[in-house]
Amino acid sequence: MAYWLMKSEPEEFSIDDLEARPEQREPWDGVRNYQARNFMRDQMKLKDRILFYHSNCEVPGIYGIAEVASAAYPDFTAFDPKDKHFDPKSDPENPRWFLVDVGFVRKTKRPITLAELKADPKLAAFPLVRRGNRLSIMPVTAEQWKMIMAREKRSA
DNA sequence: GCCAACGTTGGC
DNA sequence: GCCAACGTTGGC
Repeated sequence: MAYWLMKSEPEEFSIDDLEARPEQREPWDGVRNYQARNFMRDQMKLKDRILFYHSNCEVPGIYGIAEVASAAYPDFTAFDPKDKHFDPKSDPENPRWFLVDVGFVRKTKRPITLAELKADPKLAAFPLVRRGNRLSIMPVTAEQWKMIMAREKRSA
């Protein structure tokens, strides 16, 4: 099983929104970055674990755990001219963008903030804390996952 | 194929 | 709201 981190702006879609979905799952649509697409299309497997990260908000950090809930399939929002993520260069015959469904697992007991992740020297190699990082989906090593989960149990 | 201009991300 | 960092676009 592999581990990932996926960013979302909570104003757009938060871990609470995911929990509130009738089937507690949601297509991760709107990704328009090739590297992030490739992770979803080529590498993600059912049941892979996901750190659900809130970006562009008051306290950026990890707020929940999710899992990969489907195989990759074309991002249908790219085909809809009325959609915010419409891309005329993608069509059903030859889709450019792909996504997976993401399923709710649980909320973390507390937010594991970007600030504390940055302050942990053991996580210096974690792409999230590296300067200028803008990837919205990134791989997490088993070791990093363990360290982050251990952090959750401590007090902030 | 280079690279300047432009748009977006996302922390602060 | 600012702005640094970075990906993408398009002219040449």
